[in-house]
Amino acid sequence: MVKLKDIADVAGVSIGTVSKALSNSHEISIKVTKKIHKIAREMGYIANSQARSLKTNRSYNIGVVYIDKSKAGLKHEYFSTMLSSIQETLRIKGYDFTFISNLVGTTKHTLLSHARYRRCDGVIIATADYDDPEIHQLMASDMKVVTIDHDFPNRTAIMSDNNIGLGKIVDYIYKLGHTKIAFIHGEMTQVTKDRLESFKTACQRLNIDIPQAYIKQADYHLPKQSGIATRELLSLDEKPTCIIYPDDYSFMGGMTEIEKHGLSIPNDISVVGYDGIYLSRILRPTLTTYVQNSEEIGKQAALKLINHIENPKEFISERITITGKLQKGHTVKDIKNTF
Amino acid sequence: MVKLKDIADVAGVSIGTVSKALSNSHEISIKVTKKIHKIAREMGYIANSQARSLKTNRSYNIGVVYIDKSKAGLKHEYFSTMLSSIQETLRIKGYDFTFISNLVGTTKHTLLSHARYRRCDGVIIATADYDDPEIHQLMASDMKVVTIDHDFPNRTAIMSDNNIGLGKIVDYIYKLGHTKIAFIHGEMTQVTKDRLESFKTACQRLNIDIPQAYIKQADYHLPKQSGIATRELLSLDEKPTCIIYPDDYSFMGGMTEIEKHGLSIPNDISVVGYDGIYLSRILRPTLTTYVQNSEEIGKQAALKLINHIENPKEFISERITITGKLQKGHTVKDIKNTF
DNA sequence: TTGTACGCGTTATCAA
DNA sequence: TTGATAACGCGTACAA
Repeated sequence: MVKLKDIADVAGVSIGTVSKALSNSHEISIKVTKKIHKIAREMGYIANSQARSLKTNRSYNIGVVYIDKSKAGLKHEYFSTMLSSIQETLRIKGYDFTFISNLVGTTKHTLLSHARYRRCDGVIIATADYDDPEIHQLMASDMKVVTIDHDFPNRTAIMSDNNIGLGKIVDYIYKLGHTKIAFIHGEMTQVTKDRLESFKTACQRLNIDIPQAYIKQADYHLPKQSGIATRELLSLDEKPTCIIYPDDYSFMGGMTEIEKHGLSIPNDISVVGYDGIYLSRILRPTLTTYVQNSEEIGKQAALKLINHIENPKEFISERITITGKLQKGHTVKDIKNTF
Repeated sequence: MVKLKDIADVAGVSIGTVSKALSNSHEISIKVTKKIHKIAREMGYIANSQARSLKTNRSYNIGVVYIDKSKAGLKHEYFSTMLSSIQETLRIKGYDFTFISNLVGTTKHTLLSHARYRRCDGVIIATADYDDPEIHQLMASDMKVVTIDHDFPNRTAIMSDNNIGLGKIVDYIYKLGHTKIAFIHGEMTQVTKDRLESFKTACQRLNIDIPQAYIKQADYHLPKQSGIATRELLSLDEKPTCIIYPDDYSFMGGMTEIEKHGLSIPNDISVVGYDGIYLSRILRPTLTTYVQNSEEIGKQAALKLINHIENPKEFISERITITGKLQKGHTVKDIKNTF
C-alpha cells in the first residue's frame, strides 16, 4: 500500500507537504498541490482511515443498532426501507456504518463497548428492545445517539406518528359507516401503546363502543398469529365489519383466513393494514393502509446524528415526528347507505 | 477513553506488560495477568481497534458489496436473509462488516478504494452488477473476495443451484401432467441464464415443446411486470396450464391478474414460484416453489472468506453449490388423469 | 510556502 | 518474566 512517504519521496518534498497538499490546504502552492495530486493518483494512493482516525479522533463510522428478537429484522419492509435510507444518507455525507451488536469473538462486547471499540462517531438505534440494560448503558453514556420510535431524555428521537395514525384510520372507516371495528395490535411495545391509545381516543371521540373481544394481540410481522386472531374474530356472534391489522404483512395471514371462511374483501368484511408496503399496492383490491414514511425517518435520523457530530456545540435534543398518510385502497366498503 | 498507559500507571507496570497481559500472553505471570485484567475491567478499558489494526494489519472488518439497481435490495427476502446470515456468521467469528459502495463524501471512491480505505480484511459480493468495471477492478486486485451467484477465475464462489432448480420444477409439474408450461424469467443475468438453461434442458429431455410465446421476461421482484406478462399469457389462444414465475414475490403480481380474469389457482391454472419466501407458506393455497437455501449461502460465503483470511497459505479457490429443495405446495393441479 | 518532529494507541522485538 | 523502544500512517503545531 502506497503511503504519504512514498509520494513524498517521488515528489521530492516532505511528507507533511504531501499531507497538506492532498487535503488542499491553502498553505501549499497550487503548483505543488497539483503535482502531488497527480503523483498520488498515478501511484494509486489510498488514505488509511485508521491512521487518520487515530490522529483526528473521528472515524466517519456510525454504529447502527438493529436488533430484532423475532429475527424478521431485515425482512420487515418498514425497517429495511429505513435502513436503506440511513445508509444512502450516510453515504452521501461520507460516512460508513457498522452494525453494533453484543459482539462475540475473542472478546465479548456490550453494545456500548462495541461502538467504542470501533470508535463510532455516533450511533443510530433503528430497532431494539428498549428494556435491554445494554441499551440503557448506551443511553447513559456520552456516545452521541439518535433513537427511532422511542425517546429518551436529552436525546434526539425520530418518531413515526403512531400517536395519530390509528386515529386517521378510525376517522376514515367511521365515515364509511363502520362502528364494529376490531383492532389486532402487535406485541406491547411503546409503538403499540401509542397506537392503541390513538385508537381508543378516536373511538371515544366518535362515541364508538368497542367490546373487549374486538381487541386482539398478534405479534408484528407474523401472519400466522394474525390469522388466528382473525379466526377468533370471525367466530364471534357479533362479527366486526372491519378489522385493523398490526401491519400489512400480518394482514396476509388474515386474508388467508377470511378467504377460508368463504368471505370476500371488502364485500363481506373490510380490512385495514399498517405500513404501506409495496405489495399493498400490487394486490387487488389494493389495501387500505396507513403509510409510514420510513424513508424520511431513516434520512432524518442520519442527518440529525451527523449534525450533532459535526456541530456538537449547537446540539439540542429534538423529538421529531414524521407523519405518514392514509392510503385509501379498496378494502374498506362504504356501508353507510347500505342499511 | 482509558488506554493501556493508564492501566500501566495504576498497575505500576510497563505498557508492554499490560498489552501482553490483556492478550493473555504466556510471557506474563498469571498473577500479574489477573491483576491487570481486574484493573482494566474496573477502569472500563476498551481497546482501540484502529490503533490495533494499524499495527497488526488486520481490521476484522469485512466489506460487503450489496448493490441493487432496482433498489429492492434489502426488501428482497433472498438477499436480506443471506445478509442476516452473513452478519450472524461474521459476528460469531468476531468480525464486523461495512457496506462497500462508491462512497461519495470528501473523496469519491471506487469499490476497491473504499474497501482499502477501511482496510477490509476481505470482501463478500452479495449482489452487484457483474459487468460494472468497478467490480472487475476489485476482482483484479489482491483483495480477498468471495462472490455469490457468480464466479470469477481463481476466486471462491458460493452458488445457488440455479442450474438444476428449474429442472426439478419441470420434472415435478410434468409428472402432474403439465406440458403447456410458461416460464416468466427475470432480467438477463447469469442467474437467469442458468435457470433458462435448466428449464430448456429439462423440457428437451422430457420432449416437451415450448412455444416461444410461453417464454416471457419480467424483472425480478417487480410484481407489476409479472402481472403484465401473465395477462399476455392468459390472452393467448392456447393458454398455458402452468406458469412459472421469476420469484415468489413477482408471483403476487400474477396472482392478482389471474384473479382479475376470474380464474382460480390451481383449478383453472397452476403456478410455481421461486425462492421460498415466508409468505409462500402463509398464503392459501401454499405456493409451490423452489426454496433457495439463502441462509446457508450467506453462512458459507462468510466462512470461506474468513478461512481465506486466516489461512492464506492453504487457500484454493472453490466453487460451492448450495442446493435448495422443491416446496410442494398446492398451486399445481394434478391434470394427469383429468383428460 | 515548505519542512521537521511529535503523538495518536497499539503490538512486537529485543534487551534486561 | 518484565521493560524499553521502535514502528504502523497520518495530521499538525511550530520552525525554517
